[in-house]
Amino acid sequence: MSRVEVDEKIRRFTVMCRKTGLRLTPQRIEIYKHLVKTDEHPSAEILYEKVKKTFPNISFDTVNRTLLTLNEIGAAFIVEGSGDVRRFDGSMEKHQHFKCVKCKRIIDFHHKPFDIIKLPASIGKKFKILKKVVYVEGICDLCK
Amino acid sequence: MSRVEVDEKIRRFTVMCRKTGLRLTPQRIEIYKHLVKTDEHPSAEILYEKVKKTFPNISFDTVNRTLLTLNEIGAAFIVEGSGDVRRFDGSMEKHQHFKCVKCKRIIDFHHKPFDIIKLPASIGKKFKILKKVVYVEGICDLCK
DNA sequence: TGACACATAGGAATTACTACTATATAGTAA
DNA sequence: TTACTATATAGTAGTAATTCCTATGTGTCA
Repeated sequence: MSRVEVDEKIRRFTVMCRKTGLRLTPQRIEIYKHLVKTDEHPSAEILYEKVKKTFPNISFDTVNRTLLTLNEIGAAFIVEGSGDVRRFDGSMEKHQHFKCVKCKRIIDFHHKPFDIIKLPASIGKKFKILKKVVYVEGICDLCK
Repeated sequence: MSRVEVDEKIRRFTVMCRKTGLRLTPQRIEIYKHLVKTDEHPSAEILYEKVKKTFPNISFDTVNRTLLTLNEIGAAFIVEGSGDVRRFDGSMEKHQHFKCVKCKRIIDFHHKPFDIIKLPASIGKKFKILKKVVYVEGICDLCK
């Protein structure tokens, strides 16, 4: 992803923050920057290591808390999965996830029909739906 | 679920074990029994508490390890979700999960079209697919 | 029925995550 | 610009979840 694209994402991020009353701290911006720059769906730990290069004193808790906050305001997402360490995704594009059960790699793919899956009316009426995704698990090409 | 149904499930479970070379220990059967009896998608901890009534000396590790093993041979499943404690599902019926982000309750529903979602060919060719699910998250009727 | 590979119990260790508190700072308004 | 205040951070402690280790036990098969 180009420098310009990242800058544009950060600009949009600042707008989102202002809209939701979230303060724009340099730490937050840095965490967000690293999150959107990668497509590796990092854990809090991984991002902590990256952000530490710019903010050597940052605490793990700040990184983790920030990521949870980003998830709250919809600027990032907790990746669905089957009982492993929590992984995050900064991409706003419509896409789906494939997760390798061996190497834990999460790979994006996009299949348009999955963007618009329709739930039965009974579910939508009973519950407030926040997220509906198609999630695929298996063995990736490298592990096969 | 009736006693007879549970017995039938356990019978089928013993067949699965023999097929995969897994030993049939009384602990395993007891853990499996509790897992298939409930639709609450319990964590290892919850099942540990239940199984302890029959095997007061059983260790948490045995319960957890057994559940992971059951997932390996396909006799049970780790429920997909967004970064919480690992939950298990013993139901072999086709169904989907709704998870309440507040109370963490997991509710089964069944929408036939979701049983047969088709992946793009490129994905199926590149990866070995083990599981593809529709996963729904939101606020449940009780928490609304 | 004996041998042995696999499984279990018990506890320790590790990892993941969350809570607490004093200090610092972004945003706001004078 | 400056001072105020609510929110955020750093540092660390604490808790929860999960896995590892090792001695002992037990299904399974010959």
